[in-house]
Amino acid sequence: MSEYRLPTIKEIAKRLNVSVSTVSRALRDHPSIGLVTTMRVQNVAKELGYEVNRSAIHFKERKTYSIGVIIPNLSEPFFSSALTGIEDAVEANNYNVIIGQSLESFEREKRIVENMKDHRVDGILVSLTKETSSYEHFESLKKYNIPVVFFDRIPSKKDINYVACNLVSGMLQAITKLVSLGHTRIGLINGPAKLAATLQRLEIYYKCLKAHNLQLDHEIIVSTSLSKADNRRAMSHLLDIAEPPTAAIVFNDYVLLDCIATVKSRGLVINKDMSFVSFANLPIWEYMDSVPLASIEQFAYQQSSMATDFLFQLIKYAGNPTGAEAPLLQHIIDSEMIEYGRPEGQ
Amino acid sequence: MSEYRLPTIKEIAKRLNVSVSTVSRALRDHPSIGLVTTMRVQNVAKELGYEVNRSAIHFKERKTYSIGVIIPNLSEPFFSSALTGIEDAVEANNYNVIIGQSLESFEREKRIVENMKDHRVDGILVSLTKETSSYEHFESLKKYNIPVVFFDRIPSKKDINYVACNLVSGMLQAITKLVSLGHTRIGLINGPAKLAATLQRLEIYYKCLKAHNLQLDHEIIVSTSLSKADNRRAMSHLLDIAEPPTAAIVFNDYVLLDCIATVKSRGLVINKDMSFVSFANLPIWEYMDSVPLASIEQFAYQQSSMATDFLFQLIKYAGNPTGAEAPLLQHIIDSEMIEYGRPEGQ
DNA sequence: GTACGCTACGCAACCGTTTGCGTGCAACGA
DNA sequence: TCGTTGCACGCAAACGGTTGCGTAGCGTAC
Repeated sequence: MSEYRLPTIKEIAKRLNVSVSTVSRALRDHPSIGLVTTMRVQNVAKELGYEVNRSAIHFKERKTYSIGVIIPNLSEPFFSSALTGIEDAVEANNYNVIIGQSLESFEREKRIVENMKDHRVDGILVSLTKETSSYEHFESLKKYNIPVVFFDRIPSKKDINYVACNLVSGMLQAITKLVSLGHTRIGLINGPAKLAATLQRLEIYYKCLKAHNLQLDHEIIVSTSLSKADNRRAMSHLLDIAEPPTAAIVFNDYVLLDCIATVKSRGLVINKDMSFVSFANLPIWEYMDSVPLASIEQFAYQQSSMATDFLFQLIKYAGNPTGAEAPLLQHIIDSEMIEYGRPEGQ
Repeated sequence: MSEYRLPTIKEIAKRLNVSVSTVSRALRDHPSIGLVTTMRVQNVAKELGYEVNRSAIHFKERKTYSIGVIIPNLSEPFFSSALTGIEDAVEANNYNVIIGQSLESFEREKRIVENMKDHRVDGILVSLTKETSSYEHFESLKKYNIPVVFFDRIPSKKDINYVACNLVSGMLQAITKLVSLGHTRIGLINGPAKLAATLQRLEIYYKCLKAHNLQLDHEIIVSTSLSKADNRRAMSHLLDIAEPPTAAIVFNDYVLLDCIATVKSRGLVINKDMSFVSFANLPIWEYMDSVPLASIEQFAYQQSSMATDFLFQLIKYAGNPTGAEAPLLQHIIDSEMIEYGRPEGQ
């Protein structure tokens, strides 16, 4: 509680008997201020421990030098590593990161957007909740001139800025591997229809089967709401059909954890009776006894740091009041298969 | 890009031919403004889509209505759940959360503190890095009147605000359970000496052994730097001594994952040849084949939300320029043992 | 001697809101 | 009729810094 008020530009001015404008300019090495004056000002500033009051600048410049990040759930390694990507990319620009976890709740997502809008963040990065299917809350941000970049979980719209991950590349590698191991009946345990990722995975699945001339059988395509119970139900369903698949593509590693438990509870052996390929690349597999043959890495860090770069481009654009519309920034990163499995036991 | 400028209080005033002060008061239902005027102002405000410019208020009030959170690593469930606790507690106060991951780097921690100071956050919540053993960077915040509350990983100092977790309660439960299962030689795989938690665990270990009249044997106390290799080394060391322990307390679940792998690689059976008790309560255990007998829950959410409450108390205190020194806010939460294990196989 | 240009600095407005204090006006009591 | 009171509102300063423009003083060229 020692110093209640920080020194201001005014006090420096008073001390030196110059005007505040001179001090302001001297501190920023403005050429129209003489060298002697500049030095004297800077010395006194240092002596007093002067620091600019950013709030004043924010106020005047109508910027807060902070960006909002809306993410479903930081307890998922994918997102926490995405956040690290954002932090690293933001640091260079001297910005702050305001965080909001939507916790997969659409309502919460809306509230967070509202709050960030109130706080006048300079831009927002978003990965959507599983529930989100309308995007008005983001569109209203245009009025406030707050740019938005989506990453990974992006809206099914065209006129947006985004960075996403192309799963085809990784999936093709994975199916090629499965085929090379002799699998011909490869199932799909997909996510909820709401998610863009679900449709995407389905399309990719079709594409990859076709690429390998494998028979398409709708019986071995199931979907889950991603709840624990439903994951198990989906897996059980696959095992119960007359001619079960010998391998399955699974929506993500979390679903897979449940699938593995289900398979094992039936006394079946992972990677022998049933092989898996999953998405997400959880760091825990190296500790697990039962692992997928492979997981498809979606590069959270790279996605989010590129999205952050996009956002800063848009922020610069928004700053220039050239009437010109900002360009759409869109990019798709290739996924990659990461091998884990030890096929056929051991 | 449609509306470049948001409507201000001035425009409302102009529209109604009243002064800005009247508008300002009317918007906040000030009693000295007539009912009619108040209504007219509020109507026009709604019509224009007026919203207060918080930057102006922040500037005037010298507050940013945001708090900083410095956390080692959000990829640890403990910390991501702590962050959720903070978000929930903050929401009620209409504050924002500015996040900074120190990634266990002391230098990074200092940089983050510096940045948050520049941004004039109203307060800071911290959980220290493993490296942090000097605290000047936090003490300098006093000059700026920015209160700090530590949680979980707290400095070894007396004059600080903190919330921490008392491990004695949980540990006592765990050792009682081990003893009831017949264990008498219980080892300790501890963390690096730098961490306060390490010393704490050691003291608790002593205390609990004594409480059960167990013999203290320094040979079965080892420590690890928390690196994967060192975790395995530590575990191997325990197994290699003449009379190995039949159970061990392990610093945390991450270390335990490595210990389990080490034990199994020797063909030994978890919870039969070697039983474990650990800290942290990772959500993954339910998917694992080999689990500790019990894990000691440290209540990240509760710790962090209480720390947040503390912080808001201090912020209020800092706002009142009563010369009075703020009180020290300190609290310790009891840990609890969570049982997982199925002793003696299955 | 006048006109001009350059250097080095000051003046004042501005960003949007809050708030202490002042004041005109009407009602009221004496 | 005059003084008092209270209501409803306006004035202006303040928060800290930036910036367009104005200008004093000086040197220089004609």
